[in-house]
Amino acid sequence: MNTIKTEVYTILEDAIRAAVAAGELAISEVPTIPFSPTKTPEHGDIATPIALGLAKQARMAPRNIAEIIRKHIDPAAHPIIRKIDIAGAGFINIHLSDNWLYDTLQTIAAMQAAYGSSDKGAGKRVQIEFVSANPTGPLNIVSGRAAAVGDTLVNLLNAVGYEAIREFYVNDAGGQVERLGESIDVRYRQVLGEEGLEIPEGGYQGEYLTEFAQTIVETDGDSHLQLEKDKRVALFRDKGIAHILSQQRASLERFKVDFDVWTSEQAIRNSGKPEEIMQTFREKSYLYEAEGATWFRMSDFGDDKDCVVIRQNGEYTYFVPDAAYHRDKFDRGFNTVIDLFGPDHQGHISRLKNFVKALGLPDDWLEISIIQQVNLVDAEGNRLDMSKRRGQFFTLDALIDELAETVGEEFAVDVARYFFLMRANNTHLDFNMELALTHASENPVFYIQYAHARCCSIFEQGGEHGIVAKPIEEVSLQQLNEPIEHELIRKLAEFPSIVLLSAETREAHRVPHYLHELAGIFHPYYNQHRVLDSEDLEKTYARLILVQSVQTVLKNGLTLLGISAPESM
RNA sequence: ACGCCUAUAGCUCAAUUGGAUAGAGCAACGGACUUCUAAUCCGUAGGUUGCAGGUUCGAGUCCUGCUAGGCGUGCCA
Repeated sequence: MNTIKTEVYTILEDAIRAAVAAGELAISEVPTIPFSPTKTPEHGDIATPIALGLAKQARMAPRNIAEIIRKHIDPAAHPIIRKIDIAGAGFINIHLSDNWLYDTLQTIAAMQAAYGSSDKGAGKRVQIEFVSANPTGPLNIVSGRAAAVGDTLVNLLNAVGYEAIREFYVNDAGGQVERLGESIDVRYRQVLGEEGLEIPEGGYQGEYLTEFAQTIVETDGDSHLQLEKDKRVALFRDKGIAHILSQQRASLERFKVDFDVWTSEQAIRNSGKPEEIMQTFREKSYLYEAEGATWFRMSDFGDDKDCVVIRQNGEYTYFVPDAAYHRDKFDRGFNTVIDLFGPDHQGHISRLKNFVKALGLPDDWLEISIIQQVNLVDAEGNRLDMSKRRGQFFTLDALIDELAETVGEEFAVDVARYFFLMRANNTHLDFNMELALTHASENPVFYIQYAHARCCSIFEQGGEHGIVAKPIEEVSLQQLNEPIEHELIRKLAEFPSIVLLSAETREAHRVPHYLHELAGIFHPYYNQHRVLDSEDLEKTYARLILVQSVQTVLKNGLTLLGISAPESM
């Protein structure tokens, strides 16, 4: 499709040039020619509103301009063009010959698992940092959404020629993990019978820390009580981080997300980078002392107030290691860095970008998207209050457990990933538990997977009757002449541009929608037209090629989403 | 108070980034299994795109002002 678009583009461009040369069109230069999507076959295969865009400059009615452009295209010289219509306000609708549809099938057959991919990214290196949950508790469902989105974006970017990696930033330093240590200390002593203790302000109340404290008591007994409190809290902090981190890793593994790099905040703090960037800031006079702390002139960058970078107690606030971390990312040679933040980090976006600017890094080098919150809802859209049901916040594991009870473990991850991916990142996501648990076609995941399974089933059935798909060169593709077959192929042809657009706009949700649409054409086709027909083998072989193509695209799409493509259901 | 995000069918969301008649899925109603898997299909119904202006050939999309909701504005991360 892309090469065909390029070809048509050139034809149109030449036609406009010719019209200008002939003095029929008074414009100074040929603008970029936009293509508008064709919503119905009546509008042809490729359409452009270019005549509308030129109307003002040329001081002519759009339809007249369109006529002039058409006049300068010689249909005989371009066999891929079947006919050109002018419609509506002056749209130029180009109908291609059926051969381009068959070319699409050739391309799919040739590329197989690579169909949909391209080299647009030219090997540019991209890092996506996501999840990066504090090691203070289990991953929640928003982290799950971020995991699904980040993982898929990396897949998409790699598919279109970037070299993208997944990275997790472990916040294993600072006040929050201190409070983790203190919280575990309280639970530990409570398990050993001490009374009147309370989880400190800002600490972690969750049941999971009591369970963890119990395992410490089981293995170490009360031996830690002999330590001074500071040392004991530090010990518990480190034990807690290691424990919770391993749980988070296990959850992610179950969710089929495999990070390439785990970076420790503590390691960044120890690397000397924070001191380096502070030196840079100091040299640029971005810092000043006040009220016993060191401040950064954030207001110079348009923020409404400055912020503290070194506290009264001499410690860095999280800004410093975070800025140092991004300096480190840049030093590692990434052309683009994408951070996916949780909904509670909105205030951090402009500041982090300002720090990056203060470090002298390019403006567009860092992209930050917010992955908005997730609500679990019932079929009527009423919010399910998980805290009442579980006595704690809803975790990713608990969600998958609940899904697995009904749809089975192997589909639970598929369903969760699909539901997390089906919405644009910056919108709140209502996770319809009832629909997710539906073991039927209403569930969009199964609808798509079932389409794939049906494709597989056709080949299995064919095999049993001695009908095996032939190589595409030996098949008469002209047999594919039903309107719905053409519609299917048109849809298949869209796939590469969907992948490219999703990758470049970082909007993964387009892929699930696309797959649902593709399945939505395949299922009716399956019902209306028999593929295997021993009375008409020529048609059967042609249709088998089409089914193979659908199967390939469904599988490629699902793979990008990290969702399985079952061969039977 | 300020900042960011959101507002589209009863519900949840799309709309190829300014293009043609705004599309899907749930939910509702009526039909189709001697058939390559009914986890499917066919049909019916559903809209002043929150409100008011503006920009232009053309606005769900861009600008301004309202209204409603979510989140964010700590020497927490």
